[in-house]
Amino acid sequence: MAKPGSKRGSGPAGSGAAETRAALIQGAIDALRDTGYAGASAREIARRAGCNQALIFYHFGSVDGLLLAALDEVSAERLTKYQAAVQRSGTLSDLVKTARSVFDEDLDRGYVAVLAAMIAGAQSSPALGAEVAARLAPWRQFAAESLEPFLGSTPLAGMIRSEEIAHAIVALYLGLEMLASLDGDRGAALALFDRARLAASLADMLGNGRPVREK
Amino acid sequence: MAKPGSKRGSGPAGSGAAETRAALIQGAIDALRDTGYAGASAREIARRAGCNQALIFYHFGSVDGLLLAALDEVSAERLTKYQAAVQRSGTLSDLVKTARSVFDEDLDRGYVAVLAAMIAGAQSSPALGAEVAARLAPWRQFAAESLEPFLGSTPLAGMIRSEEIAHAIVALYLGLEMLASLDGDRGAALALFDRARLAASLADMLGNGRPVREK
DNA sequence: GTCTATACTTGGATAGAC
DNA sequence: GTCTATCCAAGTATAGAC
Repeated sequence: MAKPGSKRGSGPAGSGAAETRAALIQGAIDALRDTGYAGASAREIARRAGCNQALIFYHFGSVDGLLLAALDEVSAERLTKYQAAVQRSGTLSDLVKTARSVFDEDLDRGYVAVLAAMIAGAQSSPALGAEVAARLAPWRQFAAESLEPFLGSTPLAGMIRSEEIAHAIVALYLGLEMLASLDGDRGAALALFDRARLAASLADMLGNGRPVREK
Repeated sequence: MAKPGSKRGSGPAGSGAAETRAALIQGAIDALRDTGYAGASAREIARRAGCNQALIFYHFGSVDGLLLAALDEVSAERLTKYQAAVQRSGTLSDLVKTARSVFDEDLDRGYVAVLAAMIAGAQSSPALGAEVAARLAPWRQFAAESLEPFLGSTPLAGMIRSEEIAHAIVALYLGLEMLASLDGDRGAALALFDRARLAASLADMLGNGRPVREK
């Protein structure tokens, strides 16, 4: 055995090309979460990944290339992870409850932090901005699809376009994450979800009461 | 005449110490708005201010010191600028209308962009984070005070604490700014204000209809 | 108070050995 | 595919002339 792996004591576990790429992506996610775009330098990321700084340019071409790969990873992972849970929510109250736990885990894993940092960092270069904007699509879509069934069953359906609310939800999500990371306290955000759930229960009762989906 | 001003053709108008400080602060605001925290370097700011890079350290001690001074300036300026307008709003619908134009002007002047960039940049150092957090207070307070009279007059007053809504408003505001700057299009955000105004009109009618303040 | 010049550090990126 | 070594650009910050 011991075919491709070179000689290295430390560094990414397994030590194949795929493992190195994965380690770099995880290092990029960690760096973005902990130090923001400004602190996510090639050297800092490589240190966290336990490998060499030059590998970033070998595998991803540039630092921004790696950061975008990290954003791809995060977007894809959270999408597949949560969409089942969201589609299992039968009432609006259920949905808010799910959203609360999704938000909580997003913050733990640093998913939203990565997105926020990349949007902020995108200001430094128009090219990066376009790439980040393209990668925001799954987040918008996730929000819109989550809401769709609930809007469809209310009299509001004609008045409100789901993309509009989705836009607001994503914005609120981003803003709450930024404030939480600044304060080092997500309590205010979680309290807000609790209020929203209360309001959602009320809306459920005022509506026909029938869940959108049976459990 | 020609007392204190040294010899300089370009550079800040007037060329006294106060003018230089003002020019640097404006340069910092512009740089933060256009290129984000990562792009707001001493050299870039000095270039925009039309003066020397060393002056930043003379007047503000460090780049972060200048950026915080810029945030102070922005926070104070928008507060004095808008609070009269907000307190002139008699109905919830009026308030939303005012908020829309405030948002629009905030985006034009780059006020929210500066705040968002500083919050994002604050991730790179805990010390900076504390300073930024302290300077967020006026924004929270402005939002809370704007809402207070309206919550007080509804049955919701007991259910909802104004600081909670203020937190949500600030978060939403931040998020909308980030999305708008990413897309280079504030249309989605403005459309949202229009929806909110519709809802506010409804709320005004459902309530007693009496404005909180007479015009 | 402002400028020039410069010391020092960090970051992006590449060349070449292994 | 990974590492070491290195180049170069850009950044923060200071010293000293004016």
